Amino acid sequence: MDLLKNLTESQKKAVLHKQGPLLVIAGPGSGKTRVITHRIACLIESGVKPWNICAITFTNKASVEMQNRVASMGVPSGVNLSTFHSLCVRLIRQYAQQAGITSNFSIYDDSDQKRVIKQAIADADLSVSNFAPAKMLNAISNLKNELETAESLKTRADEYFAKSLAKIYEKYQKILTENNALDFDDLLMKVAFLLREHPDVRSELNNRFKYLLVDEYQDTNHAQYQIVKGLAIEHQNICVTGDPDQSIYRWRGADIRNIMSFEKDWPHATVVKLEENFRSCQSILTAADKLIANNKNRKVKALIATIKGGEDIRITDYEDDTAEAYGLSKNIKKLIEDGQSPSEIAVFYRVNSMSRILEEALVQNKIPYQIVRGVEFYGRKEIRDMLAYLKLLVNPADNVALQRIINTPVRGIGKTTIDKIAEYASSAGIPIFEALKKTQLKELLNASTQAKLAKFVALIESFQNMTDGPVAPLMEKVFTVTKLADTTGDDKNKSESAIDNVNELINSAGIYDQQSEKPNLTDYLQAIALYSDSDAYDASQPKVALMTLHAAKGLEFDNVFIIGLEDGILPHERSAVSQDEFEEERRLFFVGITRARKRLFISYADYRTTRGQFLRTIPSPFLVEIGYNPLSSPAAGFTEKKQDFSSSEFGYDTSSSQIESAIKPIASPQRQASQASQPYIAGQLVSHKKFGFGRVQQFIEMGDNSIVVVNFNAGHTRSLMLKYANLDIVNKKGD
DNA sequence: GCGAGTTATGTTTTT
DNA sequence: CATAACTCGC
Repeated sequence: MDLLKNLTESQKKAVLHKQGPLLVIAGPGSGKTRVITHRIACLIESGVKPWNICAITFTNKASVEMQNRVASMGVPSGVNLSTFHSLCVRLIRQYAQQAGITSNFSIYDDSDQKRVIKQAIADADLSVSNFAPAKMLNAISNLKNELETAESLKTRADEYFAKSLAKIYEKYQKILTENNALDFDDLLMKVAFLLREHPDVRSELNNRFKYLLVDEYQDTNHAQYQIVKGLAIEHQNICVTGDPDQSIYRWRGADIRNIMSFEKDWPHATVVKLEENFRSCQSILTAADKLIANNKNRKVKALIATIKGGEDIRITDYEDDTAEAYGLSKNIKKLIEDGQSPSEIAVFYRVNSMSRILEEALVQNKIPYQIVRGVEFYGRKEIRDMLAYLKLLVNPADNVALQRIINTPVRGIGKTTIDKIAEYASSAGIPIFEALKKTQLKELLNASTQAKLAKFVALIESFQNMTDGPVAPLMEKVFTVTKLADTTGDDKNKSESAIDNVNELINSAGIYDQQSEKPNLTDYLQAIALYSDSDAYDASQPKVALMTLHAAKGLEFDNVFIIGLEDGILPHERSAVSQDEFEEERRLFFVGITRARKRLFISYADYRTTRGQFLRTIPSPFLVEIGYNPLSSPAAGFTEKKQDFSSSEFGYDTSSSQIESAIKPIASPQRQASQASQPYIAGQLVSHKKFGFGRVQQFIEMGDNSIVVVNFNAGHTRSLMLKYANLDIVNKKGD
C-alpha cells in the first residue's frame, strides 16, 4: 500500500492492526504521530467512516496539528479529533439531561475554583489558615480524578482531616452545582459516570466511535482511563500509544499503571514496541538512555539510533543566571548566524519564572522569540472581567462571575451590600442575579443602593437577546456599554496593553464566529475555557521558542537548550521528597533531552536568584547520570565550557545601568547588609566537617545562642548551635 | 464605599 | 520577588 511505503515493519504492524485492542509503546522520536495519522488514514481507506473514528490527543494544539496532518494525507474530514476535556464538554452538552446539568454550564478555572473553595471552607465552618485553599483544591482534584465523590469520601473518612476534607468537598460541590458550573475535573468525572450509569448512552457512543485512539496514554488519570474503557468496551477497537518514560503528569493524577497494565485490562491486546529513534543523534540518545536507566520503576526499553554522526552535547557552567541568559543568547545568535532558523531553536526550563531573565537577554541581543506559556492571556484581569460578563449572560446562576463584575467598573456597590445580597440569596436558595430582582431583598437596602442594583440588572438584561449569534459584536457592545472600556487598565502604564488585550480577545472571537457554523456564546465560552496560551504557539514563526519542560512534550527542534540543571530546580525541590516524584523529575529531563535532533546545550549556574535571593547552587545530580561529572574533565560525547562572567564577552552595552545592576548582583548593597546582620540566611549553602554540604533552612537569631537549622545533602536536617556548629559558608569558586 | 499604601505570604509543572 | 490581603483615611 502506497501509504505505508516509508514505514518500518513495526510501524506497519501498528498501522494495519484493525480489530481489537492495540498498545503501541513508542519511545521518543519513534514516529508515533505518524503511526496514528497513518492508522486513521488506513482505517478510512478500508471503509471505516471518518465520523466513526475518535482520536484523543493530550493538548488542543496536538489535536489541531493532528487534524492538519490527517487532512494533508488526503483523508476526508469528519474524524473526531480532540482532547479529553473538549470531548467531555461535547458529550455533557449532548447528554446534559443524563449528566444532570443544563447545557449552559460555566467551566471554572483555577481562579474561579479558588474563590469557590474559600467559600466552601467557610461554609464547612473551618478556617482557611488550617485548611489551605490550594491544598484542599488539590486534594479534591485528586479525589475527582479517582472518581471519588464527596459522599463516598464521607462514608469512609474516619479521622479529623479526612472528615474535614469530606465536608469541604461536599460544600465545594454544592456551590458548583448551585452555580451551574463544572471544574476541569468534573468534566471528566461527569462523563465517566455517564458511561458507567447509562448503558444506553454507552452503547450509543460505542456505536458512534467505532474506533478509539488515545495518544500520550501514559499521562491519563483514572477518570480518563474509565472514559476510555467505557467508550471502547463493546467494540474493543482501542488503540493507545505512549511511553512510560515520558510520563510527566503524575502530580495531576496521571497514573502510569494505566499504560503499564494495558495488557491485563485488554487481554487480547496486541503490543507493538517502537524502539528505533528517527529524531536525535547518537550522543543525545546515549545521554537520555543513561539518564532514564536510573529509574527503578520502569520497563526497560531501548533507544536505537538511526541517525549517524552528530555533535557533542555542550554543557556549560555559568557564573550565575544572568551570565547563563546572556551566554545562551550569544550561542543562539551564533546558531542563527550559522544559518539555523530561529524556529529550530528552543529553550526549556523547569519553572515559568526562569523565562524572565532569558527574555531580557534575548531582547538585548535582538533575537526574535516567543514564549509558550500556560494561561497568561486568559488570566489577565481585563480578560477575566470581560468573560465574567459573558458567563453571567449565558448562565445567570454563575455567582462567581456575578460577584466578579457587579462592581467592576465601580458602581458604588460595595462589600457590605454584596454580602447582604449573597446572604439573602443563599437563604432563599436562589442565584444572586435572581435575588437582585426580589422585593424582599429590596426591603433590606436603602433607596440609592436599590437604584444602583436595578441599573445593574437592566444592564445585564440589555445584552441577553444577543447570546445566540456571533460573539464578537456582543463582546464589543459589552465592553463599551458596561464602561469597562473606559476604566480598563486605569492603573497608569498598563492601560494601553490592557485595552490591546481586550481587542485581541474580540478579534479571536471574530475568528471563532467565522469558523463555526452556528456561533453562540455558550459554545464559545466553553471552548475557550479549555484553551490555553500554549495552544497559540506557532512553530512556523521564525522565532526562538521558550517554554517549560512540560510544554515541550511532543515537540522537536534541531537545537535545544536546557537551562538550570541545578539541585532544587531540576529536580525541583518540591518534587524531591519521594522516590516516585524524583523519578518523574528524571523523566521530565528525559523528555527535554529527547526533543533535540542535532544539538543539545545544557547549562547550570553557580549562583541563581530565587525569590529575590541570590544563592549558591549545587549542580543537578542528573548531570552525573547522563555521564557528565561537573568535577572532572568531560567524558566522550560532551563538550564542556566553563564560562566566567565578563561583560564584554556577552557583547552588550554595560553602560546601561539597568543591565549592569542586573549582571552584578554580587555587589548589591541589599545582600551585603543581610550578610552583615545575619551570618546565615535561608538557602545559604554551608559545609560541615562531619555532615558535609547542606543548605540553611532557618536561622534563629538569639545572640550568642543563635541556632542554625540545616538540611544536609545526606538527607537529614539538624539544628545546630551557632557557636559550636563550625559551619563554613560555601562561597563561589576561587574565593 | 473607595482606593492608595502597607504588610503578609507563598512560591512547579497545566487540561 | 510578586501578588494577595489588609488597613486606613477620605
